[in-house]
Amino acid sequence: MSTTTRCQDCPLRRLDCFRQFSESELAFVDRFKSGELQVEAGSTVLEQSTSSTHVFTVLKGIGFRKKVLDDGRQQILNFIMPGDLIGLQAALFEEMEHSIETLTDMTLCVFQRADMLRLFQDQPSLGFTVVWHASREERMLDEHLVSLGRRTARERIAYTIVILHDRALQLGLVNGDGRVHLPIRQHHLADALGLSLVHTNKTLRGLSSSDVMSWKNGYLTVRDRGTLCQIARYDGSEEAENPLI
Amino acid sequence: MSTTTRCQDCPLRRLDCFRQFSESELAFVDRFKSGELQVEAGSTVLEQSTSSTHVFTVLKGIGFRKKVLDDGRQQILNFIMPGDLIGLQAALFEEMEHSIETLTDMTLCVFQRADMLRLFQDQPSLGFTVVWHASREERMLDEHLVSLGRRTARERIAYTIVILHDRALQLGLVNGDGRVHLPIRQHHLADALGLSLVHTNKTLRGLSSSDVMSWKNGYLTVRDRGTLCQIARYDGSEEAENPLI
DNA sequence: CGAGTCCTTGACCATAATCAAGATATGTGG
DNA sequence: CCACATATCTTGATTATGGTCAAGGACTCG
Repeated sequence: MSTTTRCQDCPLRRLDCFRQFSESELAFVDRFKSGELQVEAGSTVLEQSTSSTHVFTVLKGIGFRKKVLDDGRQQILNFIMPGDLIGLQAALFEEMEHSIETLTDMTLCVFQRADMLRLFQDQPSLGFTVVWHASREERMLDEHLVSLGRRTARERIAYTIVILHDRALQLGLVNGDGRVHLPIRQHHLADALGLSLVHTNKTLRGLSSSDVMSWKNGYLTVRDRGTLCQIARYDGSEEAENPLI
Repeated sequence: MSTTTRCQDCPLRRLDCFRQFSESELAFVDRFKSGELQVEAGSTVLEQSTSSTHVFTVLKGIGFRKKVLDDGRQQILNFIMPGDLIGLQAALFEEMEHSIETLTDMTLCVFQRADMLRLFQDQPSLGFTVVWHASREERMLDEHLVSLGRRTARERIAYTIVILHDRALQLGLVNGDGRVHLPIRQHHLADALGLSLVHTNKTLRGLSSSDVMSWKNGYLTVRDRGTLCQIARYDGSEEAENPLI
């Protein structure tokens, strides 16, 4: 295993979208961190119906959370990007009710579930930050629920593209032309949006033709964010800063 | 305003589904609680796009969280029952991204947003409990997302009925015949499930005819939970105990 | 009794699912 | 380098789930 990144040197902290931590917070997190996990693209980090004694934060790479029904139907709940906190459910409940899979190679910072209470005791402000993360994820799920419940296929796709692109932008993953490497396949998109693969493809085709965006060979380009937001009926105001753990 | 309930005397604490608190936790919460809010059935507690300086817990009554799109389409995100913690987003972000409305008269315990950090500092175990609540709500949203994305109308309705009934059962709101007062109208169900009112009605009719359940005049009766779970493709294991705040 | 809310049902329509097949890549072993 | 296999994307034809429109019934309440 390669040498691990010290939290004080975490490259994510340099990004504008993460708040500055105090010395004591940083020192605590660095001690709290018990290692790093390298995971290959296309593998399962956490499995539905199993339990786990770890909590992770994403240092690098992207993935997604999903649930499967016993007859095989599956639903992607949300996509996971650097800075995200994952596996909190595993730390609080007996059993995971979702799986986590990777889309690219990922690097995860590993924390022990057993240390969580100590985090709350020793660094209340970090405890608060954990709630912040849980609450932000809930907001994303809320909006996703609106998509699945009330948006048409075209609107859903436009919304999801805006969200993914915005997050990538915040993280500095987008180049000057609005292009970002996102190896999300059409079947992933279909599973996230509650659509069939075929209909996802046709709708995506429709959006691409109007030249507001393109998504080819794992590269997403957004050319006209405003129009996409309009199509999606999404008010699209930008996010404030995130407290990284 | 009527006299408020002291946390030490909270009727919810007597229920099996809530964990016992220590003396010091109870004393803290009681001081933390700044009052009680009585809200009539059919009113709005928190409004989308506004901000709020309060967090609430539900002492009595039921309601729901919803989001509206600017063209009027609306989506109910989840139903709210006694013991739930609400308005956490308002405490952490500038603006609410959802509204909260009541279905029955409700009594809410009021806490000041500004006191939240103190809660984390003085009572880390309660801070942990806040995360627990956020995480449990996330789980419910996850499963709801599976419903909207991958379940048919019939499955969705069966699932929702099981969930609502289970929660009511835990809270001791169900009488011996499996009957509970739930003044959720068909249009609420439709808005929660991403269905039209008409189709909700027809599907509900279909389920009622098979005698596993009935929902009339605001009273829901579940006669055969197992069959409903099967219809819903829901594994339906029961919940463990909840830490009330 | 009229007005409002909620529930119910039938007829028709549309969005998206399913089925089927082919096109484009990419990679592998011979 | 080719033959073959696999994954991904694309498109057309057909079907079905659920939406929309319209209207009437049941009940409550002032």
